[in-house]
Amino acid sequence: MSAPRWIAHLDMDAFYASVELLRYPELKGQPVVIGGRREHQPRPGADGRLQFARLRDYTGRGVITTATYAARAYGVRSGLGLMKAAALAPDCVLLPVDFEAYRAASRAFKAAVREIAPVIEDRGIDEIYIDLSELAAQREGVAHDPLGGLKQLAQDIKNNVRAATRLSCSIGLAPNKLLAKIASDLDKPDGLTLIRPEDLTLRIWPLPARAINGVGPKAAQRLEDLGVQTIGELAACDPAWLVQRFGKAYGLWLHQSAHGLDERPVQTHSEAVSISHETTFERDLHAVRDKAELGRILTALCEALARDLARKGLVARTIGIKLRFEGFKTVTRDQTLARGVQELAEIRHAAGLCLKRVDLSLRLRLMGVRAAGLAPVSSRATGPSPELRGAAPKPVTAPLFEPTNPG
DNA sequence: TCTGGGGTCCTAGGACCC
DNA sequence: TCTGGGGTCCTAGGACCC
Repeated sequence: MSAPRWIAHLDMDAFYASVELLRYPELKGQPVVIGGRREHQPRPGADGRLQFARLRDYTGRGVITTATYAARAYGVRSGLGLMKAAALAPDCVLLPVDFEAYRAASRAFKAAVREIAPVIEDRGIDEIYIDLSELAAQREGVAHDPLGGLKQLAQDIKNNVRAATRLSCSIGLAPNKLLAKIASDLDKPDGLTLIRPEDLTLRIWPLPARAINGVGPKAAQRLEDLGVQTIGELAACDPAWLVQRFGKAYGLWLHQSAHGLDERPVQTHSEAVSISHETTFERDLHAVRDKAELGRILTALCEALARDLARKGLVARTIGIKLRFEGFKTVTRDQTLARGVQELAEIRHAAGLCLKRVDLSLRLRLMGVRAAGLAPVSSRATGPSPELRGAAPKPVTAPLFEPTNPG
């Protein structure tokens, strides 16, 4: 008989902000948000002390990436527009984002976890799943606490992360990823929460359905409209009723999740599906009046993409663009090529073809480029060209950045 | 002066092939 | 010429996550 499965979800506490506090310990305990640009870098003032930018100084379209717990007390949280946040907490310190620093801290905390528990699934810069099943089986508990060994293992991981990075994290322990993820959020920051199968009804069912990873704002609203607020209420729903309203796959998944069931393994390897770069403009740009600037921006985005592909030794068979217009309507266009590409000129050409297929009468607030159908350079995939297969949309001949009638 | 940037996965429809 | 099922590839959009 195999040992019971024990999965940990480890989530770094207010990660970007905590990394910044290591640099600026004088900000400890203060409301701080991360999301500024280079110009918001702290500078020494006349008295030689660092002067920090405040939220009230900000103008632009940025959002908060992370807020310290002190800042959250004012109602500002990640995703909130910085201008809106400034209205709530004008004196809150604003720091620019420094992804290089966060990536370095990310590598450091993951290495610290690996020293103790090597079976790790990467879930982005500040969180991971860890399969502790085997290690937990080796660490016997004691009579009065059969799971003592497991909890000590998780505590050892937290200690090692703190020793390596001076940062705190919260860990959820549960029989699967779904419950571990929920558990890690139950006691933040610096928490350690164990959820056993028998804890489901008391600790999980009272939570809002939105607490399930995979139930977003839309699904949560639809559930609420149907009178379902909590995970417990969701668990009580007839699966057929859920399937009727949410489709087969999602309806069944909702039902399983509400009952705490999740068999997904911890995936220690994954390959990139796509790479993209996008930018939101400081002001909305017009396809005709700002044609030159848009052209330069598109080229710069393609350059960044080409650099990434080269660095990773990949070619892309599909190049796509993303445009967001004033009013936030977003469109995408893809172009699959006869062979994988990596060079700037080829990427830029494909992006230009995509652009010609979009009605550009509205002003633009965002432009992005994306590479998909990725393969190692060595194995340049080839296939029938979409033109020959008749799958390509009708080419439209129109100059870049001039309004065209779609179709 | 609403709403970043980098991702994954799913659905649905059309073209095409057998 | 019509009907049709299954499978793949491609595109576009949307939900969701960090």
